[in-house]
Parts: sequence; C-alpha cells; structure tokens
Amino acid sequence: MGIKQRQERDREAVRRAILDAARELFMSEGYGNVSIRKIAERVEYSPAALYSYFPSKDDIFFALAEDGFQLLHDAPSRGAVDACLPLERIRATFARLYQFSLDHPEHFSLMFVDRTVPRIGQEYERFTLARQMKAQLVSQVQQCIDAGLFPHGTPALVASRLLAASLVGVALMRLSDRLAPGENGEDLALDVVDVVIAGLQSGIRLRSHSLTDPCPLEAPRAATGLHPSEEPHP
Amino acid sequence: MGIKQRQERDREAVRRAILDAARELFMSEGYGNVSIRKIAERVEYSPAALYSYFPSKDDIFFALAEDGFQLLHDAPSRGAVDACLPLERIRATFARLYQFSLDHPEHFSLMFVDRTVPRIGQEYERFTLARQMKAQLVSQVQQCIDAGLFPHGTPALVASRLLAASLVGVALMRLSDRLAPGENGEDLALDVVDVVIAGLQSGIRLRSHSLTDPCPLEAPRAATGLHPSEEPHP
DNA sequence: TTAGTAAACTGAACACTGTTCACATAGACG
DNA sequence: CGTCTATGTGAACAGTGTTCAGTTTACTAA
Repeated sequence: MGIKQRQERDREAVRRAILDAARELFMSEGYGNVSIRKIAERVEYSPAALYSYFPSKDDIFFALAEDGFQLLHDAPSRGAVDACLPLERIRATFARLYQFSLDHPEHFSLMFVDRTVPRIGQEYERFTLARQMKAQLVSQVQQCIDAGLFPHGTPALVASRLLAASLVGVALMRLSDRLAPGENGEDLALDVVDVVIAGLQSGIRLRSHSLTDPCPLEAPRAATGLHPSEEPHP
Repeated sequence: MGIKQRQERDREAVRRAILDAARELFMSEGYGNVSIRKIAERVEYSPAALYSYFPSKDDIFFALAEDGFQLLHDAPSRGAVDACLPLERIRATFARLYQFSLDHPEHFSLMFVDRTVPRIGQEYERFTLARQMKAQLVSQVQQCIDAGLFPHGTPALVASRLLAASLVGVALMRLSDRLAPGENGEDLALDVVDVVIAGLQSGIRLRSHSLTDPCPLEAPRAATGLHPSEEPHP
C-alpha cells in the first residue's frame, strides 16, 4: 500500500538530484554556462525529462533560491546571535549574511542580486523563509529601540531595510569584482553596519515612511524601470 | 587626401550605430534578449559584420558601460553639485547617482552590478571616467574632513566607499524588484546617504585601512569566490 | 496471467543563440 | 586598366531552451 508514497519519494529524490546537479554546475562552470543539457547529462536523464520535474529552467533557479534561504536560515553564526545585547545580535546577523555571501556566492546572487530569473524578483513573496527572517530582523531592531539603543520613534522596518541594503551593497561590490586590490570586503561590510547603526543612533530625521509592514513583509509588484528580464522564449 | 579620414569617420559612424542599436534593444527587449542577430538586423548588416567592429558580444557591452560612465559624467544634477557646503555636494552627488539608476537602469546595471559580462568586472581599471569621478568624490569627502564636518582622521577613501556601496545597495534593491509595494526607493536612497553621513560624523572607529589610494583608484584582480562568469565560447 | 492504463522517459526536431570562415564585392592606388 | 585590400556576406558549426509524438516502464484490474 506504500506504493504511492514510495513513488512520491522517488520523484522527490530525482528532483533533489536535479537541483544538486544544477548547484554543482553553478559552482564549477559559472553562472550562465549551466544548461539543461548539462544538468540532464549529470543526472543521467534526457533533457526532456527535466521538464516533468520543473516547468522551465527558470523554475530550477527559483527552487535553488528557495534552497538558499534555507541555507542562510541554518547557517551557523560566528558572532552571538543569541547574545543578550540586541545591538550585538544585529551585528552578528549581518556578519552572518556577509559570510553567507562569501560561502555561497551563487545562492546569494540568486536571492538578493539576480535580475535574469524573472520569477525570483516577481514572486518574492513566495519565499516564506525570507519573510520570516526579515520579520526576525525587524523585531531585533525594535528591541534596540525599546532598550533605548535607537532613538524612540525610529521606524524599525525602515532601519532594517537601510542596514540590509547597505550590507548587500558591499557584498555586491565584492561579488562583482568592483573592489580595489587592497580593499578588504569583510572590513567594509562590518564598517558599513557599524556606521549605519551609529547613524541611526544619531536620531536624524528619516524621509521613509514606516508603512507598518502591511503584508507580513516584502511583496512583489514594484515598478522597476528596467524591462522585467527575459521571458525564456516568446 | 582626406580619404583615410572619411573612411575612419564612416567606420566610427557604423560603430556608433551598432552601440545605439544595442542600447535601444536593451531598453525595449530586456537584458538577455538582445542578440547579435537582432542588433545586426537593426543596423542592416549581417551578423558576421559586427565582428569586424567588436571582437565579441561582451565587448559591445563593455563599450556600452563606457558610454554609461560618460552619461553619468554628463548627467545634470537636481541638487547643487557646485554648492558651497561640501556635505550638500556629497548629497547631491549620490542623489544624482540614484537618479541615474532610475533613468538608465541598463547602464547602471552594466556599470555597477552586472557579473555576466566578465570584462567589465575584470578590466574595471580601464574605465578612466569612473576613476576620475571616484577621485572627485574622495576629494569631496576630504573637503568635509578639512572643514571639520567629518572627524579629523576619517579615511576619505573608506568613507566614500561606504557611501557608494550603501547607495548602490538601495538602487540594486529597486532594480531587482526587491522592494515591498509601499516602499519608496528614492526616500530610502536619500535616507541611507544621510544615515551613513551621520554615522561617519559620529566618529566611530573603522576597521578598514585607508590604503591611501595606491593606484589612482580602483583596480581589478579581487578574488571573487564566484566563478569569473561565462567565457563566451571556449 | 494477462490486458489495460497512466505515468515516466526518450529521440528528434524547432527555433533560437554566439562565432567562424571561405568567398564575393566594392573602392582606392599604381 | 588591373591589382589589392578592406569590408561585408552566406552558410555553416556547435551550442541553447523547449516541445511532442512515441516508446518504455510500472502499476492496476479482470
């Protein structure tokens, strides 16, 4: 009677094998050099077979990004994420995020940078783990406010966005080879977090409205100005 | 005797036509959907002809990025870049950069984000205008230090990098559709600059060494951790 | 055991892509 | 005029994502 279950298990195993092959090819071959045919060869299926597991190549990337959020979620922290001091927790959170961009550059790129896989940008709200982690960060910032470490009235959501954007900016510079030879990306990353924290503590007036986090977190549908990337084939 | 000159002029005109066609296709068709064949059709040449003007498709992108730096260099400022107050000049510089990311997202992406055109990351030092503008920014920061607006001893180069990385991070979030529906990218961009400025003014100790700007500015060869993107064809 | 059936998988094709190369052609020079 | 060189072409090569008519496989019902 466990036949259906076993079938589903087998199917899930093949699905995982496809994702693993795709991930390994990302590492060794680089980003755009991974093709359906190469993945298929690695898992010893025909290219056409992959289309019964994923509707398109984009969806493989999408699933990999989902994997990435899981990886980040499970990543060990070098600092004290559970520290008593809420400011140290925030520092540790972003140190972990930068370390993640070092350890898993291809995942990081898919999760926070990439524009070539339309679904990732457009269906961002489907990454429930991303929403969860973002909520956690906002609550960490809120605890800083409650503890008087940030001025009363600081919009927690905006503050967390400023921190995240700054760190992603530094990580991106390193990922895209825009650092000068002597520049240390990690130092820059830690510095930018400290500087933004200090700036928030200064209590300057912010333009951004807090928007009190309407839907649990992010959501899609932000006009880009850039063409919504390539549809696979018209 | 002006034959050689006229020939060179003609050649340059075709080169420009190719770049214009490529740029226009970026706007209308999106990023990865522009092909050599489409560019060739638009300029009414055969695909093979383009290869006597550019050694590869990557080099067309590279030339477009060069164009981008020229565009940014010539962009009008909404704020007062020539203002007397050096802090206002910095704010205006980054407001202009963010506006540029709105007006020319594809150029911005090529210049500061893209990893899929290997030459742009790897030969960054060849963008002389980028070096020039960066030097200008560093000198603006230095003027703030000299005027006592930033603490004495602030490393101007590091400060300018922190500012730039933060703003690029916000611009990237908008470009890659990572903003929540209610979020205002422009407000975030202006806020992040103000917050980083305030943080720098707080005088916290920075980890990054100043490195006194060894070669005039940036330079290539920073280990990425990510595969150096796809070579066109092996 | 056998017939039927539904899912899984394949081979071949389609319409693309970047790039190369033997050939044609047009314009400048002696 | 012929020669020669630069410029441009058509066709091809090897690759891409994707689709689909069939075949194979594995399970179900008679």
